[in-house]
Amino acid sequence: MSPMSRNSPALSIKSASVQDYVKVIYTSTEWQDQRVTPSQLAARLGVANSSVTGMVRKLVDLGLAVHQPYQPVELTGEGKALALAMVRRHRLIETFLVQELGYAWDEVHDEAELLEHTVSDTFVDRLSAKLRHPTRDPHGDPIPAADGTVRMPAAHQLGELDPGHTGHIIRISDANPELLRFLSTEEIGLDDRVEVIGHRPFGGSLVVRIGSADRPREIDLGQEATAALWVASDGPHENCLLGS
Amino acid sequence: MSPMSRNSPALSIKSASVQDYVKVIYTSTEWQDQRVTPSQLAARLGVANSSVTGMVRKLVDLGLAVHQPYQPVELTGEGKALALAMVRRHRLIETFLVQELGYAWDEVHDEAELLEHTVSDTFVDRLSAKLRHPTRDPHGDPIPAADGTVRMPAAHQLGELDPGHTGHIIRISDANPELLRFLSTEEIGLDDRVEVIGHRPFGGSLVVRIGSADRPREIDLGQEATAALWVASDGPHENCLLGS
DNA sequence: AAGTAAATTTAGGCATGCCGAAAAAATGGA
DNA sequence: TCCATTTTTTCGGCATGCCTAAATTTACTT
Ligand SMILES: [Mn+2]
Ligand SMILES: [Mn+2]
Ligand SMILES: [Mn+2]
Ligand SMILES: [Mn+2]
Repeated sequence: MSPMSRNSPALSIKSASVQDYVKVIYTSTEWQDQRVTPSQLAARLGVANSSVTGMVRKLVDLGLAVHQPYQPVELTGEGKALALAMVRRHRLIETFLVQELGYAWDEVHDEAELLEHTVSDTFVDRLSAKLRHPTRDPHGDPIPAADGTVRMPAAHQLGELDPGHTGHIIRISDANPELLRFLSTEEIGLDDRVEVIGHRPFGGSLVVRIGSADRPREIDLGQEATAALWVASDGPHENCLLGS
Repeated sequence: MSPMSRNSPALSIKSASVQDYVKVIYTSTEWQDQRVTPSQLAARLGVANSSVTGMVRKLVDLGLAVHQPYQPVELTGEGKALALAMVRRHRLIETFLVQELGYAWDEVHDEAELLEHTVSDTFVDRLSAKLRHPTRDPHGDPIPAADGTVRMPAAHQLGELDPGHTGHIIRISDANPELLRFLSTEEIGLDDRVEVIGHRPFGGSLVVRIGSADRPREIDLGQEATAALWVASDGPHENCLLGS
C-alpha cells in the first residue's frame, strides 16, 4: 500500500525474479569457480531455458550481469553487490527460523527463498542484531556482512579427499532437503570431526570415521553425500578468500 | 523453487492481491458494519476504481465474494475465512515486529502488509506459539485464533462519547502512521484511562482527561484523533460479539 | 421530470515473467 | 570435414494485475 522505498536503491527497484536470478548466479560459483551457463540457471531456478535467455538480457540491461551469446553468465560489481545482499537476507532468515522458531535445517530453505524478497533492510538489520550477527547459516554457508564482506573458509568436498585425511565438516549443501534429513538421522552435523578411511572398490561409496574421539562411528557415504559435505582440513591453516 | 503447497488449500492458491482485497473487505466492516463500496476499496488498496471492478469479478468467480453491479461488496463464508487467516497473519507479524525486533508501532504496518503473503502456515503457527498466542496486536486489533474465532471487544469511538463518559482505550486505528507518532509523543497509548471532559465550541476539538489517577493530563484532541481512538466504557460489561 | 454529479463498469492497453515450438549456433565424434 | 546432438536463442502466446479514457448507471437537485 505504501509506494515509498523501504530498501536501499540497490535492492528496492529489482523484482523478486531479478533478485533470485542474481543470487543463483552468485551462489553457483561460491564454492567452486565454474562460471554458470544458462541451462544450469534454468535448472536451479526451475524455469525453461528460454525464460533464462529473456531474463539474462534484462539483467544485462540493468547493469547487473555481463553476457555474450552462447556464453556463461557473469555478474557485474553491482550484480554481485545485489547478490550478496540477497544471500545475506536468505541466510539470516534461515538462521532465524532455526534458532528462534525451532525449524529443522531441512525446512528453512523454501521459507527463506520467499521471505528474502519481502523483508525490509530495517528488518534484516534488526534480525542480524537479535541473532548476534551470525557469520554462517545453519548449513555452514557464510553470511555476508551488511557491507558485503564475506569470509569464505577454505574447504574441500569430502569426496575429493584422500584416505587418511582428517578435518571438520564446515559446510553441508542445503540443495537437497532429503539429504539433510538423512544426515540428521545419521547424526551427522556441522563441525563434526571426520576422517577418510577409504573407498569401496569399483567406484563404490566412501568409508569415513565420523564423530568425536569418545564415540567415533564408521559410515559408508554415497557420492551425493560426499559431494555435499565440505571439510576444512586439520593442521596448518590454509588461507581464506576475502570477498568484497 | 518448490512447487509444493506450503499452506492450507484455502490460502495456497490465492494471489497476494486476492488476499489483500479480501482482507480489506473484511477489515472495512470490522469495527463498524457499513458494507464497503468499490471506490472505498480502491482508496484503501491504492488502485484505480476500474481495477477493483476487475478484481471483484475474480473474487466472485473464486467464490470469495458476492456482488451485484453498482452495489457494495460482501464476502462469502469462504471469503471471510480467508480474510480471517490473513488478518491473523498480519497482526501476529505486527506483534512480532514490536515485541521481538523492537519496531515502533507506527513502523509495523507496511512490513506486515508484505510479509503476510509470504510466510507459511507453519511459520504463523510457530510465531503465535513463540509470542504466547497473543489475542490483540500492537494497536489493539483482535488477532483471530487459528480456527477463525475472534473476540471483538465492545467499544465506541472517543469522538462519539458524551462528556463525563469514562473508559479505557482498547484500540487505536493504525491507518495513519503520523497519527500514531503524534499519540506517542503525547504519551497516549493502549489501555490508558480516559474521561471525556467536553467539546470546544463550534465543532472544535474534544477535551479529554487521559492517564492514570496519579498523573492525569487534560488534552485537546482533533476530529481525526478522536475517531481513531476506541474506548471500552467503564462499568457493567457490555456483551461481546463472537465471530466465527 | 429532467439535469447534473458521482460512482461504477467497459474497453483497450501495458509491464512482467513465464511457457512451448522452432530456428540458430556450438560441440564433439567419426 | 561433416553430421548429429546439445545448448541457446527467437518467436508467438498466455496469465496476472494494473492503468486511462470513455460509456453507463445511479443518486441527488431543482
Ligand atoms: Mn527467492
Ligand atoms: Mn542455507
Ligand atoms: Mn498485504
Ligand atoms: Mn495493527
